[in-house]
Amino acid sequence: MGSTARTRVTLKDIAAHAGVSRSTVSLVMQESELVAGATRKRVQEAAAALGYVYNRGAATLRSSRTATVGVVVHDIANPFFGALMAGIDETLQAADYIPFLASSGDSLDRQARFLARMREHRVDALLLCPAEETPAASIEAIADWGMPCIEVMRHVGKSPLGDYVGADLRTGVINAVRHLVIQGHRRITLLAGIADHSADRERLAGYRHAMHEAGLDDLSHVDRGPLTRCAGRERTLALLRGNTAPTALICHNDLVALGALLALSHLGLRAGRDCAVIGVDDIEEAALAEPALSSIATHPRAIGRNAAELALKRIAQPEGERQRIVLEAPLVIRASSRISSAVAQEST
Amino acid sequence: MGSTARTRVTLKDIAAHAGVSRSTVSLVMQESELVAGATRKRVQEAAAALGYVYNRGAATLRSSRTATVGVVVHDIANPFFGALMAGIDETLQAADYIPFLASSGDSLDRQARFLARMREHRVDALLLCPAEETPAASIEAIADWGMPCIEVMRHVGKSPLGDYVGADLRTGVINAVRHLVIQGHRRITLLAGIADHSADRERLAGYRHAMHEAGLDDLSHVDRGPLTRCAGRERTLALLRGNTAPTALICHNDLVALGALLALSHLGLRAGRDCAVIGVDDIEEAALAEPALSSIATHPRAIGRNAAELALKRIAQPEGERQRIVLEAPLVIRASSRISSAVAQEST
DNA sequence: CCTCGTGTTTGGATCGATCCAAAAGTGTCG
DNA sequence: CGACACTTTTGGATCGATCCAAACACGAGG
Repeated sequence: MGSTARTRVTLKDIAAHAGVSRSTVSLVMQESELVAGATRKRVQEAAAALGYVYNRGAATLRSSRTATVGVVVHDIANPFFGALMAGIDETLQAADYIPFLASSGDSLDRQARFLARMREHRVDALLLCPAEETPAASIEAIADWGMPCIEVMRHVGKSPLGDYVGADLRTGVINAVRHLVIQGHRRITLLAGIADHSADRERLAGYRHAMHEAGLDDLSHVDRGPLTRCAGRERTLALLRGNTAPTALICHNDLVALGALLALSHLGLRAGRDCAVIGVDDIEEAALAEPALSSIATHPRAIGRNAAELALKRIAQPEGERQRIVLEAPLVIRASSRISSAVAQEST
Repeated sequence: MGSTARTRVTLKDIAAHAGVSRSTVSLVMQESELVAGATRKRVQEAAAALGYVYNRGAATLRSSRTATVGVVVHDIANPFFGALMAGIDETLQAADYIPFLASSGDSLDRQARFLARMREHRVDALLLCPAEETPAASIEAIADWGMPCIEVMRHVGKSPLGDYVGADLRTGVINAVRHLVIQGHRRITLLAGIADHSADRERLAGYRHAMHEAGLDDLSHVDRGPLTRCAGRERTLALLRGNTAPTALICHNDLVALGALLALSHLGLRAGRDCAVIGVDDIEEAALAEPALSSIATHPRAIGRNAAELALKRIAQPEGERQRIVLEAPLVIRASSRISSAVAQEST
């Protein structure tokens, strides 16, 4: 209750108070099995009595373990990464680890600065959604520093160099195309991003594969542009104005897809009936849009949890075999991609 | 380029390589003005040549400054806090500080655990959106630890105990009510949350004040309930079904307001013409909703920036006078609160 | 009684920086 | 040339924990 002495309490003080050595106190703090039950109790009581606060910095100096993890995302203001971070946070908290967070804004420069800082702080591991154009050499450099690094959602190079956690967007997009084909769609356009990173390539690969499978190679059309809601609206308006307008759209993410819905309603068309729209991520808003938006669910929170778990595992065994965890990305079908006139079938 | 020796490079190694003492190297690393230009250059070159990495942990042990800041929000998956965090991150990055992040989920227990951890890590300051029901004693305890703490968006107790950064929601809501009254609305309902925290009380105070000012005390109505989009929809449906249905709604946040828009369109009513709706936060989505949503703009990113700046200032002068920064929360009027039949006036 | 093994405890040495008071270097001026 | 002021550099001591080899306690077995 009462505030304790102004002077800092250290292991030495509680050792004196409990009548043992510093080493023993240290062992108690580390929850070691070596120390006898009675002693442990005495030390813990002394620590509580003196209002001791563990100094993790001092411990780090000697042991070079920090109980921290660095997390780099492109933009923490993006709800997708917010949910990802929530999953990471949840898992780390349970293990008494703490995340440092930085937004790279997809800038290589800011990413590099942050990585340097993380190295100075000697985080135990790194969870990295690499900024666009990150060279493979950067990832190798991190490994060279002896810092475990988990790539999340995106990976540099053809296939992940080391540990990786992401969603199976390729299969997700394949399922989306098949679903559309079954409903009779043939002109199916992919609204992709401009940048060429792994997550983008996966969607594209799935799209190409499924269009080919359906014998629709010559009707394939990939539209590239910015990935905001606004852009989604504009891009859709432009596409529908063309003389070979698509009857179905698969959008890079839900924001773009929601923009597409705006465009349709602006033109007095009904999504689902007049033009099918499918997004990616299944953000909360998707289910509540009007009409409800079909989406390929990437479950960011689960990805975050898995990534954090893998990081903890890698900290425990740095030389263990590298893992590549790819979570399912199931297609959630809602009104925006159903021809059926039974509209407004939202769940309450 | 090539990987350096496996053995760790320390100040001592650089000192030997550059032919100076450890102390001098340390001064260079701290960017001190004391050291001569030529020496500084020699040391920097030696550091680069040896691939030196500053060990912040070791520095902390001696100097008890960590260049870190702890941030606690309720839910990082909420876009509002995402934007807030983006502002914080931005400002801290510029000052070479790094944030630890934790979501409390409005749980006192998780908040307490995180605070304890922050104390062990000896962060230089704390940015805290206090969880509901946080006792004033907790905030005092933090100050007692000698850790600067900035309350953000919410504060415990009647008025902030120490430093505080938030938005002027009281004035924002007053402006909203006045705007509605001018348009002829009289039955104006406030859709509030269930919890009783400062940010909630401020909205309520503004509402009461403005309704009284307009002589509408007896028509005042505060509806309390959960604050999700879904809940916003349901609550609005319930309200409009009543026999004294409101003609205007001021919602606790934009999510609730967007839910209200869904409810109106579900009933075949047009927001703005049939029932006015105003939200709080002015999230990106507000401008793009159909019809566009009027909102009291809280500018989370700016709040984040201000909070981080104040934290840096407080670190520099711990005993400086406490500040209470309240940012304007201007009303952004869009179609959802305009009677005028000039609809679909969105900016392109 | 001595040896041995098992379970606990301990005293330096150490991690890698910063702090501080004092020493060394440099130049100016009477 | 020496005193003086000013700039630059330096060598311990220190921060508060962990690590490790060695010491200690104690009961069992020969």
